[in-house]
Amino acid sequence: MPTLDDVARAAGVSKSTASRALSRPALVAPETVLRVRESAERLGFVPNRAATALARGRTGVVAVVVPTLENAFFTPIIGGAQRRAAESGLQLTVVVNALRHDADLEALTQLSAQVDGFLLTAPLGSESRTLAACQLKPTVLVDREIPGVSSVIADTATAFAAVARHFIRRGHRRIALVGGSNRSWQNEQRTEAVSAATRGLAELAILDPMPPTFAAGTEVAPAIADRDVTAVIPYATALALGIIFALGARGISVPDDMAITIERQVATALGLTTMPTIDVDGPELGRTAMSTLHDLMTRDTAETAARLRLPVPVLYPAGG
Amino acid sequence: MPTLDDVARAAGVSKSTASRALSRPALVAPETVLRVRESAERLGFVPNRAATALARGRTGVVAVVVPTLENAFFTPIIGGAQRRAAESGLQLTVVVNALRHDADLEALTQLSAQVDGFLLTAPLGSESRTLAACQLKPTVLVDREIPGVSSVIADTATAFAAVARHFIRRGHRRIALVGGSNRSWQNEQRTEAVSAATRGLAELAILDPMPPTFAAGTEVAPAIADRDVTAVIPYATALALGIIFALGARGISVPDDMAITIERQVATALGLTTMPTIDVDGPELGRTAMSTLHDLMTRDTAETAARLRLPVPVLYPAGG
DNA sequence: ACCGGTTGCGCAACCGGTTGCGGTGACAGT
DNA sequence: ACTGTCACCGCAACCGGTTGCGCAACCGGT
Repeated sequence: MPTLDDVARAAGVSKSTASRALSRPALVAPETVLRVRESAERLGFVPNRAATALARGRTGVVAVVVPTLENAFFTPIIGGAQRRAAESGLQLTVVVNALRHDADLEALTQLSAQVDGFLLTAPLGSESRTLAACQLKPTVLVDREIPGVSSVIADTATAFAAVARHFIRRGHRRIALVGGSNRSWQNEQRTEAVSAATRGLAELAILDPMPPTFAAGTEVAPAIADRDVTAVIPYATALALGIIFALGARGISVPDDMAITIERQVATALGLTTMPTIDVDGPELGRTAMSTLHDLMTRDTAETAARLRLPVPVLYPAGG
Repeated sequence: MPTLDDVARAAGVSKSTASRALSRPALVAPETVLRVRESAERLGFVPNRAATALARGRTGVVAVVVPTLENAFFTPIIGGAQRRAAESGLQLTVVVNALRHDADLEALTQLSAQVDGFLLTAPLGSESRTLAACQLKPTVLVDREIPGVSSVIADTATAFAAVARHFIRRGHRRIALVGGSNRSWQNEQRTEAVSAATRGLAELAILDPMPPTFAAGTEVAPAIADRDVTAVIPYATALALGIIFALGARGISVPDDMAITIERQVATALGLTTMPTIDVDGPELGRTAMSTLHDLMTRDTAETAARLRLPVPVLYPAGG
């Protein structure tokens, strides 16, 4: 592996000039910059990240912490974050904390020595512990808000409320909401939003917290059937699919006997053209979060925390 | 952040002794080791990875390259690999190459300066280019075999063949195989295995390559119906679900009118107790691959490449 | 008391970039 | 010709661990 010294020698300049030519070209004569770049190119020079990290005191790595990889909700976020990180020359390390919300702080403290920033997606820990973790390094929260910390959330609460209102307009008077972990901030937001939207207009059955899996959907389906509701709002796609399947097995047909809301793309595939659909843009969420984090890391002045709320579009069936 | 110097001072030893006490304790008097460890603990010392990497010439980071995160097949692998990596004190960086099989080599060359090893999952590139990439750093292939390179694969080919034989025993004479990208090594293996298993016993309809999505399943379903087959072997769970849905919409019921094989857990959730199921252990696949890679990285002698083939259990319905 | 062999530790060089500071030469202004 | 400015560049120190080498103390054996 060629080093900066080799490049410098080849270009006939000192190591320091070579360094500046490559990383801060404004400080070097244009013609020299060209020579250095050409040598670097020719030798196939790739700067050693460890050395750069050591000298600069920054690693160029950001950690993305996800509760689990089994929920398909998180992977698009990771993908979007990774693309955005690559654009800024940042590496991305993925950490799965297996929903152990209470072990976050120690692990993150260890990690904080190795990375420049954190992207915490849907952290479940208590507000105080999470806040402590956020103070280790520049941090952006995804799908959770904590006062004083930058965050980016997909506004599914508003979308769910809109769906609930749509169902009410369509005459539904008993609606079920199937949520996730009750330690989840988003889940709380959604429950409140839907409760507010239905209050006085329809009865809302809030079912037990369910993991976002197909199996969980089949498991909760009987409860839905028993509650005698006519519309369901499940919080995750796989869960929704499980529900549709299991209801079908009990002779309850979607959409004929039961209304449901589901991710746009899946609805199209299923031919569920009469149901309202929502459309969370996971990659965009990840990209925005990473972008915000990058700002946070480069900006020296610790200005006020950004609180972004990405709208989640709701599409109503053509019939209005 | 406390440095090794601080720890050494606190323990009343030199920096070099402190370093050895922490990383090669056999070289230091036991009582000294204790003192150093105690000081490190008390100060909350966390070794600076960049410095270690620079001094040792190894980064302690391995890259996991996946074609995409949208296929639920890969995420459990990443999870398993991450857990195993953490056990060995390795960080894991996830790289998504967006199926651009021809851009692998350049990107990996860049990356190779920053990591100690590669886990290439299901690389689609040509054998020669992939082989070139494998020579940059210790590499373990997942779900692809190339002579001379260590690899770990889930033996779905054998499992699929077993399923095909099961279908034949049950009297099926027209079977459809729905595969993925025809650039995929695994896909090729599976196609061959199933072809061999059915040869002379049943007609095999090999359908067009499909992405592993629900939507693709609904798309390919008409072709399945038209081919007049009685059993389907789809290569991905989401795809299978899409097929079941869409067949159902056309009045073809699974399992009454059509046999299908599907992932164990989903089959249970669906109540498909009469269908053979397969059970790929993604986390185990990732863990084994990372384990193999770790061996490769620590072993100095470049011995013969490991070629692991994890069996994929097939469970037949209770009725035999 | 002398000696070869351990054992335990410190000195200082090194990994490969980055950057503060000082030196050099060109050029304009008087 | 003399000096002040400024753009450009090199020297060397530094980031924080790791490790080869050498020194000192201590061991049992003759």
